[in-house]
Amino acid sequence: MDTNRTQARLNISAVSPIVTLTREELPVDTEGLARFLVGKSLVAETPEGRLIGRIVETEAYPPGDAAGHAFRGQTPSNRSLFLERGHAYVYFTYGSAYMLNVSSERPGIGAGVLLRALEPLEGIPFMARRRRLVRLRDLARGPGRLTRAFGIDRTHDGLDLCEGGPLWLGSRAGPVGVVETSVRIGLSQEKDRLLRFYEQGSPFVSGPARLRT
DNA sequence: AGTGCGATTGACT
DNA sequence: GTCAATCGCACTA
Repeated sequence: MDTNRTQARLNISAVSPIVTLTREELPVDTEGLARFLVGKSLVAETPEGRLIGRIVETEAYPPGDAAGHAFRGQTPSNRSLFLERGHAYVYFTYGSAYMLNVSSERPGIGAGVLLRALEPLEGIPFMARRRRLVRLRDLARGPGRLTRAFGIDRTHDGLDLCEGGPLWLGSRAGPVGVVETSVRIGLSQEKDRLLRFYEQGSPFVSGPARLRT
């Protein structure tokens, strides 16, 4: 028996193929995009290697939303939210956390989808090295944690996530669980709108327990 | 130029 | 469960 050949086959089956999401596949409306992205993948091409995480939690910040960063109009720091859908908007907050959004809607409309949690799939040792803790469950559970694990910062702001560059959105074969809805986390305005989407029962989802089942 | 405040996290009781 | 650290940005003067 050819051990190498067997090993290669096993590796291929262990990591199912991943393809780039095209812009045409992305729903134009923010809420639809937020729901659509649950179960898709985020891929980062880093110097150490490829990182893949399965998106298990998102939040929509649609046009006109008082809680959205685009609400008071376009500024130098939020301009990426106004790009055509599928571009990265990276924001820095609380003096410590970067957050990754996918721009939505038509060009010139300020709106986006916040990626809040990933299920680590590939490159886990590299993610663990960037984070200080070891528990797999906590590697990318939270918007600031996932950018930390993936090495995402303001240099990624404005990147086209449908181009297959250093950061891109992908789709893999495999089942997607039930997508549940809830209020968004950590807001002082528009806090009653059901614009958070997550995979029901996933241990990789963030937030208080009552917002995870 | 000064001020207030987060789409959070990690440490601690 | 509670709580403080931390800093870029928008806003006021």
